Formats: sequence, C-alpha cells, structure tokens
Amino acid sequence: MISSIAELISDRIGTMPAGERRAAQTLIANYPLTGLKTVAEFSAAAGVSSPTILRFVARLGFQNYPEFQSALQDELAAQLQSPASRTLDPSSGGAASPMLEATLDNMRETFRHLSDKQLADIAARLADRRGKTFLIGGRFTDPLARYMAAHLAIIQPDVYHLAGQESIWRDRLIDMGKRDVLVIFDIRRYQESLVRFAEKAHQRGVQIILFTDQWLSPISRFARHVIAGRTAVPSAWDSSAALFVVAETLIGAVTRQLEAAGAKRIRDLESLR
Amino acid sequence: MISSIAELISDRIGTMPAGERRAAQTLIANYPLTGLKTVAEFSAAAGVSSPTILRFVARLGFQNYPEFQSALQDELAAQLQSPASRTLDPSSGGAASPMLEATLDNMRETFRHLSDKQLADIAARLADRRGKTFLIGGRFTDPLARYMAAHLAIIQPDVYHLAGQESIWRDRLIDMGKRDVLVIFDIRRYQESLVRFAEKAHQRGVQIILFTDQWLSPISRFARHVIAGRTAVPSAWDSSAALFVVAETLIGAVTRQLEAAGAKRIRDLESLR
DNA sequence: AAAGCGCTGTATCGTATGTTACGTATTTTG
DNA sequence: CAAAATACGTAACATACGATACAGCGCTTT
Repeated sequence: MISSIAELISDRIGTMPAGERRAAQTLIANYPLTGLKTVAEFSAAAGVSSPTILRFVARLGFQNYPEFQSALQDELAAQLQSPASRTLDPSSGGAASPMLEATLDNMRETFRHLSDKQLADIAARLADRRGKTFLIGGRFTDPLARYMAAHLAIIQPDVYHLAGQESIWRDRLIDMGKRDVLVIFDIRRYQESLVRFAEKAHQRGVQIILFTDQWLSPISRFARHVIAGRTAVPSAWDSSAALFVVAETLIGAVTRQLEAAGAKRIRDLESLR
Repeated sequence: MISSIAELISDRIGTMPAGERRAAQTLIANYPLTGLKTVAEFSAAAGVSSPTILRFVARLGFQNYPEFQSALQDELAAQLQSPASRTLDPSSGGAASPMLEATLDNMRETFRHLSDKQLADIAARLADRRGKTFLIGGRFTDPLARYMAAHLAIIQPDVYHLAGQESIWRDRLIDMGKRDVLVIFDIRRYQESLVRFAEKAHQRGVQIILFTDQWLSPISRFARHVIAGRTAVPSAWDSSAALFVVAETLIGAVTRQLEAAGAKRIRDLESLR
C-alpha cells in the first residue's frame, strides 16, 4: 500500500528517465517544499526544463501540476495536524498514555498559535468593567463556560452564565449592548442555535470572544477574538482540554489585572460566609 | 523579537479591521497551509474577498503575495528540517507561558502517579452497567462533573449529574445502593456539604470515585478510588486542568469498553435528532 | 443629525504561470 | 554501424492568478 507521495516516487523512480529522476531526487531531498513552488522554480532547482517537471508529475498519475500540489498540501496538512509524526520524547517516560501525549501536544500547539499579546488583549476586555459579561457553551463545552463563569463572577460583578433552554438565553439578548462581552464555546459539531444567538448578539454590537477548534466555528465570522484550540486525540471524542487550559490562563490573567479591585471584592465575599 | 510570521500576525491582529482579522484567524487556525494556497482559495476559506487578503499581507509588511508565500515556505522549511526544535525547546517556546508550563508539568506528574491498571479499573467500574452512575462536584469543579456526565450519559443509561441545592441531591441518596457509583470532584478548599454527602453515600454502600488534589480531600476516607491531580500553578487560583484530562482519559476508556453496546446507542441517539 | 473617514467588495487589467507543439539530441536496437 | 525510438529543451500559447481602481456602505466624530 502506498500512502504518501514520497513513497510513490521512490517506488517508481527506478523506471524514470534521467531528467525526471533528477526532478524526483531534488523533490525528495527537501520534501515536500520544492513541490509547492512554481514549475519554473522546481525546474531550476532540479536543473532541468519545465516540461520535464510536468512530465514527471504526469508520470506519477496526476492530471496537472495544481492537482499534484494539492495532493502535497493535503499530505502536509495531515502531517502538521497530527503531531503523531513527532518523535516520541523519551524524557517523559515514553509509553505513558497516548491520550496524554496527544493532549499535551494539543496544548503546546494551541499556545504556539496564541501570542501573549493576544491573551492580554482578551484578558483586558474581560477585565473591562464598563459592561457585562455573558458566557455560554455548546453541548459538551457548556461546562467550560460554567467553569470560567464561576471564577470570573467572584472577582467582578455582572458576570452571567447563560444556561437552560434556548428560549431563555435568547431573551437575555435584550440586556446586551455594545459595551458587553459574550464568551462562546463552540466546537464540532457546531450548534446552529449558538450560531443564531451569536449573530443576533453581534448585530447588537456585543463583543464576542469565541473558543472553538482549529476548524473554526461559523461564529468566527462574528467574533472579535477567536481562540482556536486543538482537539484531536486518540479517542472517540474530541478533547476540550486545550481550551480548558486557555480558559484557566485567561482567568488568571483577568484576576491579575483586577488585582486591586478584585482583592477587595474577594475579601468582601469571604466575610459574607 | 518576532521570529515567525505567526507571531507577527498575533502581534498585530489587534490593530486590524474586521475582515483582515478574519483572514488572520483562518490562517492561524491551520497554519501555515492556508497561506500557501492561492489568494482566491484563501479568501474563500476566510469568507472575505481577494483584495482583503492582499491588504492583509500588505499590512504584515510584504510587498506582494508571492513574497508572503515565500516567507511562509522558508519558515516551513526550517521547521521541517529541524524537527527537534519543535519538541521542548526552552529557548523560544519554553518561555511562552509559565502558566502553560506549570500545567503541563502538573499533568505529567498526575499521570506518573496514576497507573494504567488503576485507570483501567476505574473505567471498568464506570462501564459496569449493573448500577447507576451519579456525578457531583464542588464550587469550581462541578463543571468537570457536568462535562463527564455529558459524555457518559450518551454511551450508557442511568447517568445522573447532581445539580442545584444541597437539599436536592441529598434526597437522591435514597436512590443509591451498593451497585451504584458516585463520582465526586472536590479540591481545596474542600466543601463540607460534599463531605457529608459522601459519608452518607458511603454508608449506603455506594462506590465512590474521588477526583481531588494532591492534598486529598477528607472524602478520600470513604472513596473506593482516589485520583489525586496536581493543581499548583502560578495564579491566584488552583488549576483543575490535570483532573480535566484524567476525566477525558476515563471517558475515552469507558467508551472503548462499551464500544459494542455504546456504538449502537450512539447511532440510536443520532437517529433521534 | 450630518459629514467625514475608513473599510470592504465588485469589476477590470496586466502578467506570470502552467501547458502544449515541435525540433533536436541521445540512446537503444537490429 | 545505421536507423528508429525515446527523451529533452526551446518557444509560443492560453489560462488563471495577483494586483488595482473605484464605488458603496457602515461607522465614528463633531
């Protein structure tokens, strides 16, 4: 069974004429980048002419050059999204749990695409006390919304978790305006009810902060800030762990920003018990 | 110092207009593949027009689109040629977030003290369908109970999350017996109400599975299985992320064990929508 | 409430890219 | 050794791609 294009090439490289073989070798040499460049660049790198490159990809079974490039990109996408290809680091005791390893990878990847500044911006918005904060989640992610709401509600007023039936929180739209923030958690399979809700909130000028997966919920169209977490794990379910950690990080950042006001508020709450 | 284009983007994403921000988000979401495609494909993926994409790359400082693509390819080349740089480099990615590093450490430590056999035993008990499963959590951990309940309830019947006021779930004790399982989440500061509840359930012979922190909730006295997660992070709050990951791992394990029966159940549920 | 500014999309243009036809060189075979 | 077949490159072509000008719209500001 031949799965990757690289295998396909090394399989047929023996039957190729000299020029095409040079093309194959240069492609394998720094795979797959050369194949993503233009035909002219590819041919220059291989030291052959453009038609030779085209004959080369034709021999591999592709109808035209763009089709060949698309195949390379798909392959690269699969490779980049599943860090399984990454050599298992022997440091962590190795055969711990593939589930754990995947989760740790997801978190690293998620934060790699999340700059400190971006997190700071979002935290600043959440800490901005001129408006209210609403949180809501989907079928499996609503607990994350609850978790975040439970913490935020302690350090600042006007934090509301939207729970229950759709009709209930839809009516809460009337309370929302430009100064308010709506935090939405929505991963595959995206819920239409949430999309509708987000759209209406957006129309009212509400600032939306979206927690979603790397395939981006349609709500990203309306969102001011989008946090794309990795969710792929060797399980029947997707993992929300990366989003959970981002949420915790934000909770910490907001707490730090509100330290002055927040500390007093916490003390007041303590004395209420 | 800004080294990668991804950093450059997340650095300036705050100052971008809405359309360009959507472009930036879709690019970051599955970086860097979208940037290697044509302008038309990029714009379609982001849901904006072609000129917006071009304005986006112009704002990043590139003279034209091909130059932008070349930069992405160079970056990808460097990344592919040295795969060692991706795993655990304390230089660039390491200093990202001390919060993240602490969380990752917590998870590794948590799983280090958690044997495969122990996880398998707990999963087996959760998958045992002779009794009912109840889940409950504390002030901040109740969302974890909800999260776990949301998944377990799909693959098997008789899964109940205990919510609301104490008096409500206290009355549910009457439904609990020897064959039943009670999953409790309780971290500092431990809630008396939960301890009381756990004790009564224990007296009724209920099997208790406890998620707690490394200092062990007093409920551990009554628990059949104890999962001690690390919670220390550089924040004003404790982190429940490690417990969250254990919960997800268990969800996956239970799902696998119930695969035969569970798969049918999932299909039935799908057809109900 | 009105005016100005900035952002975004539509339509058009020039160009670089992939493609193909054809002639020459090189190898293979009788 | 000769002749044929295959391989390769040059050059011309058409397409599709990136770039740009312009108009409409929403938003902010006075």
